[in-house]
Amino acid sequence: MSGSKALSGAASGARRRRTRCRRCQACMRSECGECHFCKDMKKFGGPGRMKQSCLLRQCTAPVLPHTAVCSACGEAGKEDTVDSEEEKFSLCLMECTICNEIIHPSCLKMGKAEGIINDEIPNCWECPKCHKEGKTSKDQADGSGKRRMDNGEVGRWKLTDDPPPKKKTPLSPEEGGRAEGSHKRKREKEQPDSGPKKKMKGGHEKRLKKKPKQEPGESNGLLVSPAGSSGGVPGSSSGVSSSSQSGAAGAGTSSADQRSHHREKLERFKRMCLLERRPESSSSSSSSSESDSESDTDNSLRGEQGGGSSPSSASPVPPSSVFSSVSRAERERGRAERDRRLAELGFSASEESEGGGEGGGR
DNA sequence: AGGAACGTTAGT
DNA sequence: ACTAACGTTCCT
Repeated sequence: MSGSKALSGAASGARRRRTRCRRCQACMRSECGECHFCKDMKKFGGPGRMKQSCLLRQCTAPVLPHTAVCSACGEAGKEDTVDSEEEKFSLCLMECTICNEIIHPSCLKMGKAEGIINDEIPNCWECPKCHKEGKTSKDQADGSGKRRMDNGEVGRWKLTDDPPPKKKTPLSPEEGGRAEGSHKRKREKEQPDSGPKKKMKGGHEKRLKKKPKQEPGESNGLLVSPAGSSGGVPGSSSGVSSSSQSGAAGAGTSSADQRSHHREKLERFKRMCLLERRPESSSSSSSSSESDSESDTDNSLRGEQGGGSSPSSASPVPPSSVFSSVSRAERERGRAERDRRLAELGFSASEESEGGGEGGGR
């Protein structure tokens, strides 16, 4: 079982499925009962084939399962055992969006390597190894066919602030009769007496076939080879790092900024860590409609960074550990993704566009 | 390309 | 063991 898809790309280890954080508003909401997924649920009278969560309950910050452990040391995340942000970062488990490896940054002996931290998803980054090799999430995704989403990894992780508000509701409060059996492709006709079956067992050769799992024979390329990590650390990885800045605002980002960047990075990371295992703040009652921090994770920080750090020229900026944040392109990618999700939910992206308070966007 | 279905994993 | 739901594959 561990073969098929889940492992296909996880050459470096069993890939861990993410689970809901249970803290964001989306996670705390209840099913709308109106979306397609809800309607599919047995509890709402559906066949239960889709097995998806309510559209309004898409977690905004999926976390690593509690069983996740570092592929190097086998330990779980221990970021909450320390106070220092830097330590937290080192002890936190990070999942690489490219090789899917979950590891403690500190277990990678690549102090100078560059890792691209995805500040949109907790414990998510492009590990130094992969980045050094110039890999990108797209490379992998496209290379082997389609492993993940076209975007790399954020398939369902929407970056919106909160679940789609009310807006217009094209959905009728009551389906009044799910007689929409017209365009659905049911390979299996529901039998009135049997009810929904788990598997189609009865002449549905279409989906009946098992997945042709790939040959688990090789896949050593991404192993954590000591040689690779220690020797593969080019002190001047800056060359690669430039990629993150690409040609976007070229002049805007100077190496001098990196220092403050680093700091910012740590701050952000701290937030992520807190987010993940927040001891349930809550304060009592009024936690009903407060804005969840989840979403604006980067927004707020982005805005601050501008004023806080003084880009005074000539900052040595020792490339000790350069962690670039996701490039602008990536960010846009996220936006597009969000739009898509909104559209998916039946909302126009234009309406919700972050044009509102989104200052950092541009 | 998008949507649906499914196997499998994660949490209870 | 059961239920929920994630991630991938297949179909349309």
